[in-house]
Amino acid sequence: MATEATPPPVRRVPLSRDRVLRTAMSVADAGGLDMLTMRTLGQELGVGPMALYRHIANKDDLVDAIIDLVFAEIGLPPTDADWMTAMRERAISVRDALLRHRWAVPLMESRRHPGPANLQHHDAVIGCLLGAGFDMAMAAHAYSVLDAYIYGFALTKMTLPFETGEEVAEVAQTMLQPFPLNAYPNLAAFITEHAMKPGYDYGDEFAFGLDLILDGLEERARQPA
Amino acid sequence: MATEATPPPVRRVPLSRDRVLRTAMSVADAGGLDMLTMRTLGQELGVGPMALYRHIANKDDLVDAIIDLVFAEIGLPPTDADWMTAMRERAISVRDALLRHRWAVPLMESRRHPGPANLQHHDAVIGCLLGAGFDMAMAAHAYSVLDAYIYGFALTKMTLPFETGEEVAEVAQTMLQPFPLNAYPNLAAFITEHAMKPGYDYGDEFAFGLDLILDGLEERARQPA
DNA sequence: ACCTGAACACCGTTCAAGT
DNA sequence: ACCTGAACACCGTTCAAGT
Repeated sequence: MATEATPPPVRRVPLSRDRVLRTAMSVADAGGLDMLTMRTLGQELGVGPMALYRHIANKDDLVDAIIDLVFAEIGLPPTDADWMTAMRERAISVRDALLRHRWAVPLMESRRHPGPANLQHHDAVIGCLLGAGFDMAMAAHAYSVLDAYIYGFALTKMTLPFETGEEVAEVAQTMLQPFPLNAYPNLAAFITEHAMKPGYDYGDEFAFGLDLILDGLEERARQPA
Repeated sequence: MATEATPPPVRRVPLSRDRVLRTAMSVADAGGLDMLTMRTLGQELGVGPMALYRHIANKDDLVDAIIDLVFAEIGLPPTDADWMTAMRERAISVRDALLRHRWAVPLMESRRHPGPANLQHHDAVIGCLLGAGFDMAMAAHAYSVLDAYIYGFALTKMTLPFETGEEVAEVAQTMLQPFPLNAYPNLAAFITEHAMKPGYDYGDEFAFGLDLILDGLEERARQPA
């Protein structure tokens, strides 16, 4: 074997907090939060699990940090549009980010140490509503109902054991098999007449609820308390 | 010491699936899902972790079963009321059950093997909407927006790192401390002028969004598609 | 029939050690 | 300065063994 002047620099890209965080995010995207362990993350980066502790304090700090990466992907509400357009665009941007990073849904509003992207996002949404003439109580109402709907929709979409009409047919079969035929007639009708239809996608329901809520907010914002 | 004719029957209440499930639920209620391990559950019941496998197939089967216990606590929509009253009462009953069993929120709609209480609940809700004259597509819209809102609200309430106005003050302090003063002016105003007020409780927001959604559904149900 | 003990392949994290 | 190996106190689950 020829003697090398320098050792092969194959894996010698040095670790950095940024590289740790981006790799952690992609591991969670691919396999869910359960797959994101210090051991698998180290493996993905070509180091032992303990090497990570030079760049993050502990796993909670890691989660704090990658949640802020998700917030950073969400577009702030545009300032050159009416509040309804701005809130609709923001809602769609949040939903899209949550569907790209499903593991993040239950964690987004849970942080005791929110990052700057998180805080800036909340600040911009409140600013948009106040700027449109909402008083503080009405802004709180609006933010609450919008985010509850967006997070709940993302949670349901992410946890439902089916997505398309074909998958519904498959899953419904095994779900109803242990029970007497027609024990749940309304549910059966819902499945066969609606959810099993070829074009069915639960995700399509998002727009209906979003517009309903935006319309309701406009009505209520026009009336004084 | 006196010799006993029979050994002390202190811990000899025999295990049963029902006792395992109810104890599992109370362990999760007290300490969250992370606290519910085969080892802690066994300890609570006075047996080793392996004794549980005689009554449940594995941990997923255990979770399936206790989720159905949560569904069993939810009142079905009353059949002697108009749909709006029935759906409002059902929504409040779901919310109450989820706040009693916070660990259950992300799991309610995730089961590949739903139990009878789960299926009966879905059947009754769809039946209520169809009975009120909703067509199938409109019933799907209504169910989607209502449950997304209820689950999202419960998720947010359960994960928010504060509840009362006093807790907000405490948490906001540590949240904003790392950042320049007044970096987030709208958020700061929201906190000081609204969330830190003595009577504040995020949970009070539930009714506003629920009524907004029910009103919007009534409007849309009256118009033909 | 019902429960146990030891074992296996995993966790997050600490601590002393290597280069 | 940066990374590692061994260890500790945990997981869910299997399997052979005890009564």
